Amino acid sequence: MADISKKKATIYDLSILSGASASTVSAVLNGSWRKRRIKEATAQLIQNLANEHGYTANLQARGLRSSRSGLVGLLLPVHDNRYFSSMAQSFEAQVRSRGQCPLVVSGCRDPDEERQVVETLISYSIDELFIAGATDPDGVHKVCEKAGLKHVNIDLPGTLAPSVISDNYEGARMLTQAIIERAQEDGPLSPDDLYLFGGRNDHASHERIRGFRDVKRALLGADPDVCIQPTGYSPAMTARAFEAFYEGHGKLPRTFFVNSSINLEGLMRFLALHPHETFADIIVGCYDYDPFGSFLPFPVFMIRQDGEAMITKGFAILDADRRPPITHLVRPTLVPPRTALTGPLDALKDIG
Amino acid sequence: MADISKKKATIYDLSILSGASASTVSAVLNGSWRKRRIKEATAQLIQNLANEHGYTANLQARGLRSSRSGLVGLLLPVHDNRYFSSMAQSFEAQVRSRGQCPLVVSGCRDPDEERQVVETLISYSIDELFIAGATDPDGVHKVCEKAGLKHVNIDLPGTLAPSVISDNYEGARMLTQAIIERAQEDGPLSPDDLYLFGGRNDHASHERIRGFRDVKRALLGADPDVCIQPTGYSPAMTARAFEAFYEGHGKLPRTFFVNSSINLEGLMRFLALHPHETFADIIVGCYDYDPFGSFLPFPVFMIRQDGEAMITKGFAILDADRRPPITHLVRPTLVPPRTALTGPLDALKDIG
DNA sequence: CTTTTTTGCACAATCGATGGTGCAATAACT
DNA sequence: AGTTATTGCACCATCGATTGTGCAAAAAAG
Repeated sequence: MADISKKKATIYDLSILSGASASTVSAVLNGSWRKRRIKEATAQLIQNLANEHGYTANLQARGLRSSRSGLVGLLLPVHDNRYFSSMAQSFEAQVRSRGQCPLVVSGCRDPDEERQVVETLISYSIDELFIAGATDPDGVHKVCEKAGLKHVNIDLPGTLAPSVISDNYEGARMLTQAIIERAQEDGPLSPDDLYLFGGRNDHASHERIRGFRDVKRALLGADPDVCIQPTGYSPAMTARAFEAFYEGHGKLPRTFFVNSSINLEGLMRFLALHPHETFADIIVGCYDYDPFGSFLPFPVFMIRQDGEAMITKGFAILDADRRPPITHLVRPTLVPPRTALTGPLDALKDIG
Repeated sequence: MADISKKKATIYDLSILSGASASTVSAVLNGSWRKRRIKEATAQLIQNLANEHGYTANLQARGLRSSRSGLVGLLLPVHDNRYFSSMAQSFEAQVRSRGQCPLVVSGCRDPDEERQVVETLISYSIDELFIAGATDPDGVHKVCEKAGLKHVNIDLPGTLAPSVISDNYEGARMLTQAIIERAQEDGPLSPDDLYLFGGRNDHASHERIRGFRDVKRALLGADPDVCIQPTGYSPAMTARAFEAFYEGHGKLPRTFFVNSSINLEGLMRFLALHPHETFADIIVGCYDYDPFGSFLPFPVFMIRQDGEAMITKGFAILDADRRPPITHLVRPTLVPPRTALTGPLDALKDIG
């Protein structure tokens, strides 16, 4: 309050002001003063001075000394996607409730970038790292390992560190079954009427494709390879795949499974180029939940992955004494069309 | 590579290995070695050793000494929203291209939380701060000021620091005009047919409401107060407002302006509770762009705010010598219904 | 072969906080 | 009163990097 001094107060400043030594000031301000048998009155005095001068600890100095920083990292593939940004939101809340500081960064789905970003985080002595949706979790693991950094994989599993991921197989089964049943309400469905778009060479895609194919085979009797169109995680490539199908067939498949909301954006790009009416009767399943995606002008079944539960589980794992490289599955939920779920935003204060 | 040592190498380790002093090692590794007249051969030797041992600087130590951390902060209201998460994505890219480390955190639209989060960031000696959508920019400003931290407001302006914001008035005018014209295609529009939902007591809302009212009065001749329904930035409250209107009128307004995509989520919650067909003829304007929101089963005009341009402008301001508290406007664009725009994701590598 | 200049580097203080250790002063006992 | 315990705190090394300063050895100049 009172001081207009440009520089922030340090324990040395308070040490002079209070007449106590710097170590006493430090002990008082970091809470270890009872253990160090500082008189209550001394502590009070110092705390008052600290308040008066708006003292806050220099966390770099503390981190340097204690080789802990209070920073917890979350490595994301990308930010601008409801699944990951909502995960970031939950992550922040949980980290802050533990008195630490969240550090959310993206690796842009690039293995080199991922490793480099993690190197940077390590240079800041972060205490723990959540690796979400990493292209190369084991590569990142090695970097962490070398630095002795506790870490856990989220969303995409590694073989070397504990992982918490969606039950992609089960989720894909639920979703596939839901869209098949819905499509069959409009008449019999042939195997050629059911496609899958999106996904690439990662664990999640494999499991989803496996779930899709298993259910499709069981319910429709066949499962031709041509119906699987892996397009990567890119709206542009996905749009191209829809366009290609459309050129070949003059329509879209009656029913299809879209591997993620990013791929669903590819569908939007396709739709933007074609009249609405042509596609009024498609049935879509999307392996991700988006509140607006759920209300598109055709039925969209969605899978909501429980990012919050994954983060919670991740912390539980990091808190445990032993951390074997086991993969934990978190069950996602099927979201029928036209559903508006609540999210982490709803926990915020509503100020009119 | 070769070393299995648990601890990270320091300049002292390299100093011993190379036979040079720690200060020489430091100079070599931070690039200042030419200035310090270190022999090229010595530099080479040390650099090789550094590579061999995977040396990376301890950035906390560097930050402590130089009172610069290489961290650049972005304070966001929330993550899980396309506008802000896409801003985070652009921010990250720009910060990294400048060789610094992005630190994205949310303040949850709570003035106290915002200030406290910034205090934390300051404790990590961040170099610069982007304050986006802060509830209380001037409060945050004072905290920064006291710490001598360069900062700029984004999206919501303050009076004490330079600001870069959307031209909300112009955007609102464009949007209002677009939905009025579109609605009039279906027949004459009375002032009671055009509402505004969402927004609260902040600069952006004021400007948008002003733009809305000005255009409405000009085109429809009147502008009753009852048509303005500020519901805060909360899906739940917005849904309640729609519900209330519906109870009173047995329908929604023919046309309405929704203040943000967060409020648009409130509309989704309302729609989820009512049969689709009832609302097939509404015309909506949303002051925010969302790729799925654009394809809802009724016309949705959207405003895309140029987050990337704002960040760029923000850096330009921070780089300038003088930083008067001027507000810079960035023009948003009107997005007609059924439009899929590209975003920062498209800059990423597409790996199939 | 001196003297001056330049080159190449080592030394040591410093950033702010932490925590082990040691030592007075006071209190609690014989 | 003399001894032992306890209380309350100061001192100092330390974390890893940065940087101003100083001083040999080598090179250039005279």
